[in-house]
Amino acid sequence: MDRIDAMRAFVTVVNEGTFTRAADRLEMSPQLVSKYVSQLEQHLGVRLLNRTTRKLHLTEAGTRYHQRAEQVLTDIDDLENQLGDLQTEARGLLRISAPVSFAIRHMAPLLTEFQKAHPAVDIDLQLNDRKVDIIEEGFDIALRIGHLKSSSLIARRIAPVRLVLCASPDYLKQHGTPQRPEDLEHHRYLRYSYMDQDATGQVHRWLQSSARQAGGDMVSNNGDVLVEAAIAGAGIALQPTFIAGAAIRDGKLQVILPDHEPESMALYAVFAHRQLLASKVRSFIDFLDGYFGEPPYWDRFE
Amino acid sequence: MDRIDAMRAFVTVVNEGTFTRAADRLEMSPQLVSKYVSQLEQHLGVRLLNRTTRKLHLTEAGTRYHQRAEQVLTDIDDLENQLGDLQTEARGLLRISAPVSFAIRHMAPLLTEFQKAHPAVDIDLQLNDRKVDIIEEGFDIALRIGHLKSSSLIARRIAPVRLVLCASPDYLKQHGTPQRPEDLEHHRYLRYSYMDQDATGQVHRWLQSSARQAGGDMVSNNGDVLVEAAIAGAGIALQPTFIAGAAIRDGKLQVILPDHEPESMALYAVFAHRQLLASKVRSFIDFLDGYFGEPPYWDRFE
DNA sequence: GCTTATTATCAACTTTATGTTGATAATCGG
DNA sequence: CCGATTATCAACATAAAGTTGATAATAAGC
Repeated sequence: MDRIDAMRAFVTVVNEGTFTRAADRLEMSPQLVSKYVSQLEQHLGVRLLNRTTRKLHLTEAGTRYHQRAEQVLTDIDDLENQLGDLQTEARGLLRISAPVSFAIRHMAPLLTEFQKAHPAVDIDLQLNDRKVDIIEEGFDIALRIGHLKSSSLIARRIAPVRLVLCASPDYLKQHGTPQRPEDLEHHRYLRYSYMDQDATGQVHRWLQSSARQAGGDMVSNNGDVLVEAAIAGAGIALQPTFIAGAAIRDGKLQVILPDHEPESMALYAVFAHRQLLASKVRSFIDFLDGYFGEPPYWDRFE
Repeated sequence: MDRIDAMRAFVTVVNEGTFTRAADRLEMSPQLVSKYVSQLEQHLGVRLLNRTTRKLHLTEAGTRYHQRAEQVLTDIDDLENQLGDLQTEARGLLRISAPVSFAIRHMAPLLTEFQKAHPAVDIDLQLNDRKVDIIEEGFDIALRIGHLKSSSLIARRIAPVRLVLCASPDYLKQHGTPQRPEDLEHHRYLRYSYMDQDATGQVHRWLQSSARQAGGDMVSNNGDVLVEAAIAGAGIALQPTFIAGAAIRDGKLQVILPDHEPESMALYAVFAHRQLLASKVRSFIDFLDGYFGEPPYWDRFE
């Protein structure tokens, strides 16, 4: 016996006045209503209704139980409806973790548009380049760049992330433009701290090679700084196009060794579960999907 | 799935922090707790908990659901306990003290009917005309006749008790029918031992007057004996109608001085006041109330 | 006053759900 | 990296749910 259904049966019988009408309203058989009420009485150890075949009379216990049970039932209805709304209409606080440089350049218009489409959703955007534990830290979604390792999380690919080698025209005029990966040995490298250590490809190999002899390298955990340094002529940077693209299009940077471009990575949206996903999360993922285009607008610099 | 149990499972998991501890507390298997929570989520269409094998985290929906569900559960507990303590089905031994003559004539059908309505109640009926101490002697209810003195006990008026003066037609033919209270002076009085000493009214005054000169009075502590004596022509009795009524209706007794009938007394049910009246007691009092009618059936002799 | 219609409940039965057990995958501490 | 702990899955025997048809009891209609 589902006690809630039993309570509902009893309350309906009292309100409707007969078992049969209550059964109609509840869309079940009168026998079942009778059974529910009996079981409820047995469970409580109290007779709630004095029934003759023709008329029903509440006992004192029944009277007391009725009013409070009705209250409890509407509480439960409210409770479930509240969650129903939560599920169908996107609402609530959406907590997002995103990479710093990407978010600074490309998240603002997206979020603005998203909030326009879903006004009931509040957004908390935390910028962070380390790999957050979204469950532990209570995030709904994390945006991540890279090649994903397997995990219990679900990842949706949002956009490709191209990495390009680039430097300022002035720098290249002064130090020469590398024609082969080996030429990188003699250049200054503006290095990103979190760059995948296991990256493959000739370019990576030369850039991380201990054979390099240039000196004057620069390291940062922020791509913007490195790109700005490259524009100022500090050396060669290996950075994603979503950072460097605009500078390249404006002629402030020049792409080097385009034929040796490293394997493309991707931007992923990572979240906890596939089933019973809060609609604020689902809506946001759907919104992300395809938002940047393929190729994304920041890759249109050539 | 019992939704109440499912809610309880979820709330307990949240409060205890792990499925296993919740299962311990609820005295069921962790698998079942897991199943309940899953089914609750499915029923609601929302994910309530983000679970890794090691830690649990409430979702936003889970947070909202938790606090309100906890409230609902305590409401239900209160509701059921209230009924459990207060209104359990009438059962147990009901100890009743009652006046001898009244009980012999009028209690049997009442008790039979009551037991039919409350089969779980056993009855111990003690007949006694002295004033028992119901608390000291462990009675649940005492029936008493008279004008009640104040006490710490609760008294419920059950029926009026009329007293009538009566004698047999033969006696009256022989000794004459009194027309005024003073005429009682010369008649034989069949006296009830426990008759209130402080009774007022002309009839009482004359009956108890030391001026009486008839001689041959009879005293008993049992009204039935006195009424039988009156029928046999032994004298005049002052007895309640619930004893004499039938004889009067049958013409074996005749009412004397009907215009001087003493002030009516009453039958009371007396019981100890408690906050939580055992339902067997409450049921019996409710049952008594109105059972004999107003006027009671034994008064229909005229 | 007898019949008919309506009512609640009972009984038997089929279908569905429940709660157990043992097994599995995932994670954290050492 | 391993053992301990955790949540969950899968399969099974058991219990309950909910159906249908039957029965007893009452109120209204003729």
